[in-house]
Amino acid sequence: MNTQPNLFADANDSLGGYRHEVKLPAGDLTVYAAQQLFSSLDYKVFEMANNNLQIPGISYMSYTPDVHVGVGTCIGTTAVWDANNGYVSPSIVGSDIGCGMRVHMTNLHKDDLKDVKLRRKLVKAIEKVLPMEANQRGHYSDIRLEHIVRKGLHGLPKKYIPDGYTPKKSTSITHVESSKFTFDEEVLNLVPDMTWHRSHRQLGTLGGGNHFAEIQAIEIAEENRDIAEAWGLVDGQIVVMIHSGSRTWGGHISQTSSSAIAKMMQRNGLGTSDPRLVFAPLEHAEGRHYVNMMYSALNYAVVNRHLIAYSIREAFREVFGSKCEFRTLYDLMHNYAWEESHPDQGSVFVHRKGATRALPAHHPDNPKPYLATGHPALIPGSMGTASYIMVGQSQGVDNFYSICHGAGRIRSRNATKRLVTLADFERALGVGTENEIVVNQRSLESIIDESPQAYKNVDEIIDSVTGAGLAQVVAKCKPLAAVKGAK
DNA sequence: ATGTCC
Repeated sequence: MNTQPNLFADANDSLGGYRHEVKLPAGDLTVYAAQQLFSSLDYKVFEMANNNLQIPGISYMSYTPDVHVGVGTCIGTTAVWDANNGYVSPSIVGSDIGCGMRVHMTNLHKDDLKDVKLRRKLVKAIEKVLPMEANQRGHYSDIRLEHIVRKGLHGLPKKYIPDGYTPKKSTSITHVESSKFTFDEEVLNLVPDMTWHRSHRQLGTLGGGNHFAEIQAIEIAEENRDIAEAWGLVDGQIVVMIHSGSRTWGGHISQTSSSAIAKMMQRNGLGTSDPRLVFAPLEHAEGRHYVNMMYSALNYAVVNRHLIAYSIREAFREVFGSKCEFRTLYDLMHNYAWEESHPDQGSVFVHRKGATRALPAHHPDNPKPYLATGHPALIPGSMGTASYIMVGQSQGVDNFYSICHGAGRIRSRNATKRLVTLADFERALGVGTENEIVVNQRSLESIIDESPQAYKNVDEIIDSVTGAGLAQVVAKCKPLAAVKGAK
C-alpha cells in the first residue's frame, strides 16, 4: 500500500481509469494501468520516477502496468529526450542490454504433444543441444564473435540461417525488428580479451534469472483472426518462445560505461537524488561511447536468441523428423535506447527498460513483411502461466508505442523463496498430472524464485494494455514445457 | 541479469 500519498495526490486519471497523469516534484509521469493495479503500486516506483525526472531535458516518462522497482530505474520505464539535445542513461537501459523475445512457429499441433512422456523427451533433446548450466559453454565456437557484434545476423555463416526458417523462402533476418545495428566500431578495441573470450563461449546460451525457452500452444483471439492468419498462426499451433539477452557482453558494457559516465558526472557536477542513476549528454564522448557499445550488445543479443532458436530447432527435428518447420515469427527487444521519429516531436531518443515497442499497421518502422498489419509484439508471462502475441494500436503513439514486457514481479527473489513452498510451485506447474508443464530443472527448488507466485497476474497486465488502447491480443500462448537456465 | 566483489 502507498504510505506517502502526497506525491501523487494530483494524479489525473483518463482513458476510463487506464491512464494516470502523476505530478511529481521533479516532473510529470504517465502510468498506464487499470485502477486497481495503479492503486497497488509500491511508493518506491514513484520515488524512482522522481529521480529519473531530475535528469536534465527529459521530455516524457511513463510506466507500463507491469512496472516494478529495479536498480536506479524501474522495469517498465519509457523515457524520452529530444535526440538533438538529449541524454542517454545506461542506468535506464539496465545491465541486460538488448534483452528480448523471439518466437518460432512449428507445423505441430498441441495434440502432437499431448503425451507428457513426449514432452519430457523433447525437453531432454533440447537439453542436449542448448546449454543451461551456469558457465556452460555454447556450441558455436565456429562463429566469429567479431562478425556478430559488428554485423548482427549478417555476421552469421550461411548454414545458421537455414532455408524455410521463415515463410516464402525469405530469410529469417527479414522477420526481426533489426538484423543489424550500425555503430562506430572503433569502440570495440577497448573491450578486454577476457570479455571477448567469455562472450564467444557464451554465444547461443540462455542465461539465468527470468530467461527461458517455452514450448507453447496458441489460441487465436477471434477479433484478430485475420492478422493471425497473415502472420501464419493457427489455433492449437505449437510455437517456441525464447527470452534472453546479451549475456556477459552487455553486462560488461553496462558496467564499464556506467563507471566512466559516473566519473564524467562528478567532473561536471551532474547528478540526481540517486547516485546509482548515471547519464550523459548524447554529444559527450562518454555518451557517444556508450551508445556505440550498446549497439554492439543489441547485435549480440539478437544473434544469441537466433542461435538458441537454431539449437532448439535441432531438438525438434530430432524428435519430430526433418519435416518439422521452425519459421521465425519475430524477434523483439525490451531493454535498449535509440533514436526514433515522432509525429509531433520529431527526432527523439527513446529509452525502453522492460517496455516493448508495439507498432500499429502502416507505421513506417515496421519491417516490410509486417507493414500492413503491424509487427508481432511478444509478451512473456510468468512460468506456468500464459504468454501473449499482440499487435500495436495507432493510439499507442501517445506512449511512443510502448507496452508492457511481461507479468512484472511483485515479490523479490528472496521473499519468494521464503513465502512460496515447493508444493505451491508444483501445483502451479501441474506436476504429476497429464497436463504437467514439463520443466528441465531436476530440482524445482533451484528456480522457485521464478514461480508464478512471484509475479503479478499477466492477464490483468494485458487487460490494462488493451483497456488503454495501446495494443490488442492476437494470440494467447499456453506453456506445455519450459526450459530454464541454472543459477 | 551477471563468471552475481576489484
